[in-house]
Amino acid sequence: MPRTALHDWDLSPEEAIALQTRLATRLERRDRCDPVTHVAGVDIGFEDGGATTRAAVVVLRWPDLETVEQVVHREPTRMPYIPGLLSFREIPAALGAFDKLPRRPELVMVDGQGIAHPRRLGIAAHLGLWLDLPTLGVAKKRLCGRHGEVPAAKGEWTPLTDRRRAEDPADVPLDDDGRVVIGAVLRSRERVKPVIVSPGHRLSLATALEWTLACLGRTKLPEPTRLADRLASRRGRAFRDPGAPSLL
DNA sequence: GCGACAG
DNA sequence: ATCTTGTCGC
Repeated sequence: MPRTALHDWDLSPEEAIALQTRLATRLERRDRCDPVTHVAGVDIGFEDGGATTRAAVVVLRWPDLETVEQVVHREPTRMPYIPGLLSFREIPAALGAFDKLPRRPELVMVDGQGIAHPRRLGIAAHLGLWLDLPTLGVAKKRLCGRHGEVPAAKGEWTPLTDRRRAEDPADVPLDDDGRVVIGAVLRSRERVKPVIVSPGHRLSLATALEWTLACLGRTKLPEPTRLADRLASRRGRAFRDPGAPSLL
């Protein structure tokens, strides 16, 4: 993916949809990863009532999951949120954060969908193409597709399927009903609402699930995404005002 | 035509 | 996503 002009992000909804359709065909759906020594988590938050976009990237060392890098990048928000076009709103800022990283991680986990998207190009897939890195999406909610009930035990999952679309490769595996498996609804924590896991670029669903499970801590969200989420929304211990009056 | 709809 | 207070539970 050539990192060319800014105008790649300032498109009309119609143009953006056309671009997604084209880019989706360039996704690599098989594993192509270098040995992983660092996993990154990405998420975006907003300030000033949405006027400022705040991107956060947290890099965790593998396999101990210690945070070794943490960067934040802020810039003016340039596009509204439109379901299905999230990447055009959030990726520019995410790239700004990646530029501040001293080194590239071998795997990137994104808060949002991978190919579990109407045109198979959720933010994780789009970012993966742009960075040319293996990516996967871990979303808190479903954008498209349907699924059955998810077993109650941690680690269990149910396939998320969708009708075939033009963007799907000619050789996509189909389930018994002729539907495309675009992700998995994973019970990452018992008694808690499951998360939606889907591969982005250069990764298979099976591998995306393995990494998600391998990065789980005590909460339902895997550590890379959870930490990036806190940093982007400036929550969590490291971001409380040190001088704030104690409640105790 | 009527819902659904990542963050 | 963000705006918001207290509250239930490990």
